[in-house]
This record gives sequence, structure tokens and C-alpha cells, in this order.
Amino acid sequence: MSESVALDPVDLHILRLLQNDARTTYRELAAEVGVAPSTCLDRVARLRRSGVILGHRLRLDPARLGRGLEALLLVQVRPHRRELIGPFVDRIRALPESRAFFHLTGPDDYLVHVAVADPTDLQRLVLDEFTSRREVARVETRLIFQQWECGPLMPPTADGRNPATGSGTRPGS
Amino acid sequence: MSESVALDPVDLHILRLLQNDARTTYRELAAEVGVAPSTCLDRVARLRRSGVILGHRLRLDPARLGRGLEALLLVQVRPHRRELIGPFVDRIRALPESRAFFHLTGPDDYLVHVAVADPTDLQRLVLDEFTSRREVARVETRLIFQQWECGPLMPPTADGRNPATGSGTRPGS
DNA sequence: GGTGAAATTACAGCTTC
DNA sequence: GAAGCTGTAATTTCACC
Repeated sequence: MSESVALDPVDLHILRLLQNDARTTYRELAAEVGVAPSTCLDRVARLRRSGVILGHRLRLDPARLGRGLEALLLVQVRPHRRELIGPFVDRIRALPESRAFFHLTGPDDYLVHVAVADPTDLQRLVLDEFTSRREVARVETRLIFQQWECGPLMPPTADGRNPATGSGTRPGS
Repeated sequence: MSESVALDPVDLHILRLLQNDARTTYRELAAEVGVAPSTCLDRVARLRRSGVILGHRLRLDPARLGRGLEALLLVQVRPHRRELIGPFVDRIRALPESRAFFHLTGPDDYLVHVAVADPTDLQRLVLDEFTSRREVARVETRLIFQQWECGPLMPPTADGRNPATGSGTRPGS
């Protein structure tokens, strides 16, 4: 069970800036936050150790990689038992088309975010990797018109209102 | 319209390694790929200029930030017209609970990935930010049991099979 | 692809509250 | 004593050849 970590305003400011651009240098962070670069280094190292920061990821454009069509697949697995879902999960995660994968409550057991070349490629994926599997009872395909990234992830505030956004929390493009 | 970019095996190898850890140094990349560090620098710079690499993102643990409950909200907006969806999209993107946001085909117009503190917080979010809006006709809430990240994003292969994974494409935990 | 300068990062010891 | 600052060494980045 991962427990919530106590974060002071300096930590939060650093996290907000790094979420905007994970390659911000400690010097720049320091100038913005108003502490020494080494302090920023210490803070970031602690945030890593405490598990708040899990890592750094590259953000790629699927379209430029020849995967210009994205979709969400809602999948019902029957029977919904461990022996069957283990191999299913492993297989779906390993697909080169899979971007993200969720196990959910509700009528659909899984949601898979996929990126494919075109509708033909999507059809192949659905038929060959989903509906052809014995444990897959149903697949519903929803194309993605557009997707957005949202603002930085911050701890909730006590009153349930937006946290103060410091130096401008404007979600990227 | 973003067009697919031609990538050679060196580019693909670099992209695979950087997707595993975006902070890999050019020296390490060079050693793995078998080219000079300066060549890696050139390649990465080109991948940035060509739009394949959009940026670097921090991967955070929502639970450690006090947002231990995640859910997907399927939202139907009626009438589904530009005048109404503009403000809706802006508002939902700006919510501190929103992590990702999709405009979809199918019976549900939008899917919102949210991270909240607990069920009470989720209830507040759904009631105050979704069902209370006049243009929101229906919201379906699906809790997330578990989620996975998938393997590195690579261009599709001609035959629709998995691309060669070089030095071990094992998706992270 | 290699080299060298500049910048960044890591890490020590010292200071402060 | 925990947290932050300053200085220095090691590493990384990057412009130029």
C-alpha cells in the first residue's frame, strides 16, 4: 500500500515545474523556486526515493511513427477468472499497438488504448488479437478524435477546490 | 497533418532505449547502440526537430500525492455542438483531478481519466463538475482496479507482426 | 565520428534555525 | 538535528572540426 507523502511548498513548486518540462535544470529550478540548486537536487532525490517521482518518460507522437489512428477498446472477458486473465493481460501488454491498459469495474473488464496505422490495421488487431481469443466475449471499439493532456498532478486540497497554481498552471497545448 | 518520419535502425534503437528511461545519457546510448555519443546527440536532436519526440515527462505516483483512487468517466454531452463542447473541454482539462481526456466516437462522447483521494472525493467531482453541467447528459463511472504501461511505441511493421525488439523489450513493471 | 570547452550534476563539508 | 548553502570534482552536454 503506497502511502501519501508530506510535501512542502518547495516540493510542490518543483513538481509543478518538472511536470511542465522534465528536463528543467536544477539551476533553473533553483532560480524559479528561490532556493539553491543543490537544494533542488536534494529535493528531487528525496522525491525519487519516496516514490513520488517514478521516472522520466519520453513523450512521442504516434502519428510520426506511422501510427496515426488511435482507439480505445472496451473488452469483456468471460469467464473473468485469474487463470484466463493472466495470459490475456500479458499478451495485450506485449502488443506493439498497446499504449495503456486498464482493469476496470463495470460491464467492460478491460480498456486498451491502442495506436495503429489505419482502419485496416485496427481491424486486423481487433480480429487477430481480441475477438479470436476464447476468453474475449466482446470488444467495443471507440476511435479517438482528439486527446488532451491535463494540468500537473498535485495533491488534493482540503476543501476540494483547485490547488493554488503558483506560477501559472496552464495545461500544455 | 503530421506525416510519418523515416527512421533507421539506429533511430529506433535510441527511441527504444529512451522510452525505457528518458534520462539515459548519450554516452550510455552510444555504448548500447554502437555509435559515437555525438551521433546519438545528433539523432536525438533530429528526432526532436522532426516532431517524433515531443518532450520529456515526469512519471508520478498519484497515490503518493494523496490521489489513491483512479477512475474513468464516460461522458455523454447533449447537444454535441461546438458552442457547448468548447467550454466543457476547457473546464474538464483544467480540473486538478483530470489526468487525460479523450473525444471519442461511439455512444459516449468523452472519456476522462481522473485521480482522486477517495470515493467521497470522486462523488464530489462527478456531482459538482459533471452531472451539474447542463450539457452533460450522462456520466458513467468506472473505477480502475489496476493499470499497466505497455511496451515502447515503435513504427508498425509491414506484415503486422511485432517489430524486432532488439535488446529486450520488456515492458516496465 | 572525434575533441574540448561549457554546463550540469553529484557530493562533500559547513552553517543556520 | 534536519534542512539549506557554498565549493569542488566528476560527468554530461554540445559546438566545432
